[in-house]
Amino acid sequence: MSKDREVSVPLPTIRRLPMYFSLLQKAAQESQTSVSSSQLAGALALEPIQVRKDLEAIGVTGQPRVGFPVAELVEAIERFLGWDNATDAFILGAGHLGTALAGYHGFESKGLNVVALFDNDPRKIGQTIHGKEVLPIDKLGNLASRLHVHIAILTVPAEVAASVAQLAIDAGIQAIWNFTPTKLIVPEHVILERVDLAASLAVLSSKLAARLRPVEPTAQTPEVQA
Amino acid sequence: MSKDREVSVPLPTIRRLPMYFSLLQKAAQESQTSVSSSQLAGALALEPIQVRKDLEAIGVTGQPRVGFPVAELVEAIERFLGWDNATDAFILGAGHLGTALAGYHGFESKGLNVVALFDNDPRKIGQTIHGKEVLPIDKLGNLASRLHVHIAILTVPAEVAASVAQLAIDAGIQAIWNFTPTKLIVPEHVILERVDLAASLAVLSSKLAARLRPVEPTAQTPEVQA
DNA sequence: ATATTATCGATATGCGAATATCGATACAAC
DNA sequence: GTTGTATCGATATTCGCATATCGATAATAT
Repeated sequence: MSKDREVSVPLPTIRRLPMYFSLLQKAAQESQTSVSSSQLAGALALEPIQVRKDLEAIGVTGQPRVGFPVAELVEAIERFLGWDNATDAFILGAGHLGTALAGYHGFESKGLNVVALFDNDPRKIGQTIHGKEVLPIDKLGNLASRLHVHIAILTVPAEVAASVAQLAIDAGIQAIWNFTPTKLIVPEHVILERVDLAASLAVLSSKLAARLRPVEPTAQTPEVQA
Repeated sequence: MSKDREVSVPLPTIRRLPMYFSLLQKAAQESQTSVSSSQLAGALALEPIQVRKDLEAIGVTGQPRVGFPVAELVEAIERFLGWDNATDAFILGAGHLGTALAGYHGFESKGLNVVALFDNDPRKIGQTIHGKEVLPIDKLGNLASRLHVHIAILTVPAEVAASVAQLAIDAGIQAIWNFTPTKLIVPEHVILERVDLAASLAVLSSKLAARLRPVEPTAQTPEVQA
C-alpha cells in the first residue's frame, strides 16, 4: 500500500526518461548547468508541460525563469532506473540478434552488464562473441544462481522461447527481456519486458496500408464469407 | 475528416494484431474453422472483451456460441496491415543489427521484402549478407526512387542517424523504421515508427530497481544539490 | 420442441495519461 | 526600485482505452 511510490510513475513517463537522459548527458558535457522544459520539449518534439510532469515524477524540481538543474536530473534518472550500478545479465540464444546485442556498446552506461551467452548449438559453444563466452544452455541453472545474475535477455528462436524462459525462471532469474515473437506467460514474481518487433512493424504497416488506399469505394464491407 | 476510418483503430489494438495473427495461422493449419474470443484471450493472457473489441475494430463479426471465423480473421488482419502484398525495403546500416535483420525470416510473411543493405564502410560494400547486396550509401537516392522502395530500416550508429534519415527522406522514402536510439524529427508526410530499446530497458530496469529497494528510509528526498 | 448455456455485440463506467489553464516566482531590463 | 516576462507547479479538463454490465443469439442437450 505504501510502496506504490515508485510504481506510481506513469509507464509512458518511464519510457521517455532515456530520451531525456541522453540529451541531458550531452548538455552536461557542454557544461550546461540547467535546461528548461521548453528546451527539452523542442529537441524531442514534445510539449513543455509533459516534460515538466515527467521530471516532477522523478522528484526533481525546477526554478522559474531558470529551468531544471542538469546534474541533478541526470543523477535522479540514473537512480530511478537503477542505472547507477550495473546488473549482470545473460544472453540466451547466440544467433544473429544475440550476437548483435552482445556487441552493443551502450548497455554499459545503462546499468546492464552482459556476462555471457548461452546456446545449445555445439558449434557455437566455446566460441567467444565480442569478448563474451558462449556456454551450453544446460549450465544456465547452475551459473545464474552462483553468479547472482538477475536478467535474462531472450533471443532464441520462437519455437523454444517458452521452454528456455522456463529454464531461466527455474534458475532464479528475476527479469526477462524478451526479444522473441512469443508472448510469454510468467509467474507474478518475474519481471517481463518485451521488445515486440511485430507490433512495431504492424503500426508501420497499417499506416502505410492506410495511405496506399486513401478512400474506400463506398461499400467497403463486401461479403467476404465465400 | 473522413479518412479517419483507418486511423480510428486504437493503436494498442494494432499492436495486438500480430499476436492474434500468428495464433490464427496456427489454428488455420490445424484446420480449425472458428475461434472464440475466450480461446484467444486465454492463450494471450488477455480478457475476452478486449479480444472481441479488437476483432470488431478490423471489421470481422463473430457468431454467438461459435466464435469468429479463422480464415476471415487472417484475411482481414493481412488486409488491414497490408501484409497481403509485400512492400520493398532497404536496410540502412550493415552493422550487427542490420545484419541480424537482413537474416530474419519472418518478414516475408509480414509484407516486408528486404531488397538490399546500404553502408558507407568500403570493406562492407560489395559484400553479400544473407543473399542481399551491400551498396554504397550514396546510391540510395538513385535506387530508392528507381526501384520504388518505400521503407527504410534504419540501423546505423546513433551519431549519423539523423543525417542518414534525411538522405532517405530526400530519396522519397515514405516510412522509416527506426532502430537507433535517436529520436528523429521528420516531416508530416513521412511515417515513422521506432523500436526503442532504451525505453524498453528503462521499464525493465525501473521495475528491477524498485524491487531492490522496496522501502525507502522515511525521508527519501535528501538535498542532492551538493 | 424446449431449456440451457456459451458466446457475441451494444452501452455504460472507470481509469490513466495527456493537455489546458492560471497563479506564483525569480531573473533581466530599464 | 519597478516592470516585464519566461518558466515553473498546482488544479482542472479532456481523451483514449480498458473494463464491466447486460440483453440477444444460436448451438447443444434433454
